Amino acid sequence: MRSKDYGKVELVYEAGLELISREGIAGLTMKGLAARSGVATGTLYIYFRSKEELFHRMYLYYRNRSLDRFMQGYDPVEPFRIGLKKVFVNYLTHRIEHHSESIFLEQYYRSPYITEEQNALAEAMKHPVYEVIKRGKREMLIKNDIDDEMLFLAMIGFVRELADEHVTKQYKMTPERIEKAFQLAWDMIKM
Amino acid sequence: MRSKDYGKVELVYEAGLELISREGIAGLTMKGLAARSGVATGTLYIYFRSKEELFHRMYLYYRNRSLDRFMQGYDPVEPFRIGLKKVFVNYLTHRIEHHSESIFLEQYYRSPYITEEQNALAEAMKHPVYEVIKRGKREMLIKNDIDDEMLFLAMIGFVRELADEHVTKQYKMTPERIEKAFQLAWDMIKM
Amino acid sequence: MRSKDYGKVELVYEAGLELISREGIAGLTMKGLAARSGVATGTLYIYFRSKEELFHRMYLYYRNRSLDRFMQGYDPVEPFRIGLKKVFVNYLTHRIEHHSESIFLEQYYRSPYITEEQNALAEAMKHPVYEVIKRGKREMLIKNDIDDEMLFLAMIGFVRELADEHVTKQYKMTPERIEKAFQLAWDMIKM
Amino acid sequence: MRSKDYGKVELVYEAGLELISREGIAGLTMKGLAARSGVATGTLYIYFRSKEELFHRMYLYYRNRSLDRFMQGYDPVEPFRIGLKKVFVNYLTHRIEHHSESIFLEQYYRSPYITEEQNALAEAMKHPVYEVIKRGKREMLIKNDIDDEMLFLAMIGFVRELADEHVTKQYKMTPERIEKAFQLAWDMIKM
DNA sequence: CATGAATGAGTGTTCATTCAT
DNA sequence: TATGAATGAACACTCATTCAT
Repeated sequence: MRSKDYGKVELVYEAGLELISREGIAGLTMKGLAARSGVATGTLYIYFRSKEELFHRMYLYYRNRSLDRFMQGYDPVEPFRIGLKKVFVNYLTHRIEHHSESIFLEQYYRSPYITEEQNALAEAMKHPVYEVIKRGKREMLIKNDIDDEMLFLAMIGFVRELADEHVTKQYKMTPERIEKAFQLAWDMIKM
Repeated sequence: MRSKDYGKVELVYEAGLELISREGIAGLTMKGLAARSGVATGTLYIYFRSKEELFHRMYLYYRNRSLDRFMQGYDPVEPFRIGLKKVFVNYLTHRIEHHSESIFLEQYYRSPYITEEQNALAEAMKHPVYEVIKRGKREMLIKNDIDDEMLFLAMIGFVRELADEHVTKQYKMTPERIEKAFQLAWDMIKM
Repeated sequence: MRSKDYGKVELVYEAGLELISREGIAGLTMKGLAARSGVATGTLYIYFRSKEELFHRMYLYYRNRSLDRFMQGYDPVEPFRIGLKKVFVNYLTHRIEHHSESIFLEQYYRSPYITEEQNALAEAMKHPVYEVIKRGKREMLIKNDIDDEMLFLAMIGFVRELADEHVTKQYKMTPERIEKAFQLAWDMIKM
Repeated sequence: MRSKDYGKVELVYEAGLELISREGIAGLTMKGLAARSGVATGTLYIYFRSKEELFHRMYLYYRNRSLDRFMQGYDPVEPFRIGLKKVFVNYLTHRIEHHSESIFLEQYYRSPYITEEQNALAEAMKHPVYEVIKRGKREMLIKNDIDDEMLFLAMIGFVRELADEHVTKQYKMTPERIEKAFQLAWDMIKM
């Protein structure tokens, strides 16, 4: 059962996300955050020792939620290409539907708030995808002479641009375009 | 009378870049900027009417410099693949060697400082690359059934990730890796 | 939670009056005002949105207090000359005892802070006195061939000079002088 | 012959008057003054050691000009009432036609810029008028039992209000009104 | 625990004054 | 002499944080 207080913290996170996506990480003030989440400024300091801690915990919260979504529905029993596509689409969908989370994670990442420790944690986000790539190599389906990193970066960068374009510009993702995009990616990495 | 020293403006831009790349766009204060560029705060207001104008002009300055670098050495007389690779490497090199410029352009783009007008200007950065893509299609070398936009995004996203990884992580670009990266990109888009 | 202390607002007004009467309206700085009224600068902005609003509200406050004092003790049942003298003395006393209020009202009136709307409000200060003048005409006691305005200005200007002289110079008002001053005014306007 | 430099100083005075009458004494900045008078800020500091000195000298300049105008055309050979009226009208005309000078003199008088010494100088402005009053008493035309000061204040205050009303409000002085105003004043002081 | 008034250091900007030309 | 770029202290105002209730 979700405790009352836990719910309040989530409310604050969501309000924070909204303010940040509208005005950037610098646009978040404790007063504004309090107003939007319907609590008093003093109350924020009961749940978070400081603005810094608020950001830290917010980062962990959304990083984990993102991670969960990436591998959703992935089943190692299904054929590799099916699984890879699932991850590809998961990432794209996540970044479109939860765009403000992505924006926050990236802005936080380049802010004075991030710590070394958290920097390391960010790496963990890649692990599950790396596993899928390794499997593709084992199954002799994707290029063996290319680093895992490079393959990862090629795919992730593509998806990222597609999603950002969808959210902020006229170029919208449709099922057909998703199909073509994945085909492009496949052509790139396939053996 | 001392005459206005417009070299000072570039000094200010560079100091701004440094502060922003270290602390994010919110980390740039007029006092800090003055200190780092070795002038008094009041002096900044001789050259820029406000912090907002400073950002606007800084944006234009670095956007133009970036644009110039992208097409450097591109010669339409050379074969298409040679030309495309030049653009690919230009972009990668630019983003590595002038990483803080890229960071600034992106942070500014998501800040409350950007105006509609400038938003439109940003689009212009893509034009030259689009032209190259169109040529590839005319020469029947790259896939005809894929939007220019998608091809552009796939390549740009890849390069972007490679460069950021190079600058902020352990994964460094070497001539061999650049070769392989371009080969991957080529496999993706070639007919 | 501490509740807003509106007594604090009056403290601020008084501190403002003191600073203005000493250094002119330009001599009032928010920092100085905070120091003199014993609060932090930030606190001023809890009670007033801006320096401009502070002045606006301060103006209304002192204008109303002044107005109240002008007609104090005036009773239409008493004979006209008694009533007129009461108003005359009220105005003189007010301007002597609350000289800094008068100074503020006048300085504000000539400052860039005043608005059209408030300009109109200032006119209201004259109304009660005009009524007294009209009564004198009806009772055939004061000159009928002179505008109300001119009669008003003659009396008000005289009182004003007397009070300012009393406060800032050696020429002090005494009961005898007040008597003589009113007699002079009476000689001027009587039929 | 007026030297070139002296002309520049006067230009500065006039520009100052204009700025002050528009925005109050606090609205005068050295930069604005330089702009309006068509010189550089640095040049102002060749002619005036500081803003304070500028005000001091400006005050003396306009005080003297005012003084000159008050007694203009007064001829002790003419009958007393004629002479008194001339002074009355001179003062009224001066304050209407050179209203911004009057505003400056008064604002300066209540500013942190005025010195004790200048305060004393201000008194001198009254002397010529006092002489006229004394003559009226000698000629047994005006009340003997009233102080010179009080008679002076009554007249000056009246004129002042009339002029200010004329300049800033709808109530305009006309030859007829001037006639009536002087008659009122005469009724007040006459024996 | 919850509130929002209170705090004062810090922000962007202005301004009297100085100084190199 | 004349210029206006350069300076830095001071201004109005904001904001993370504390504290009385």
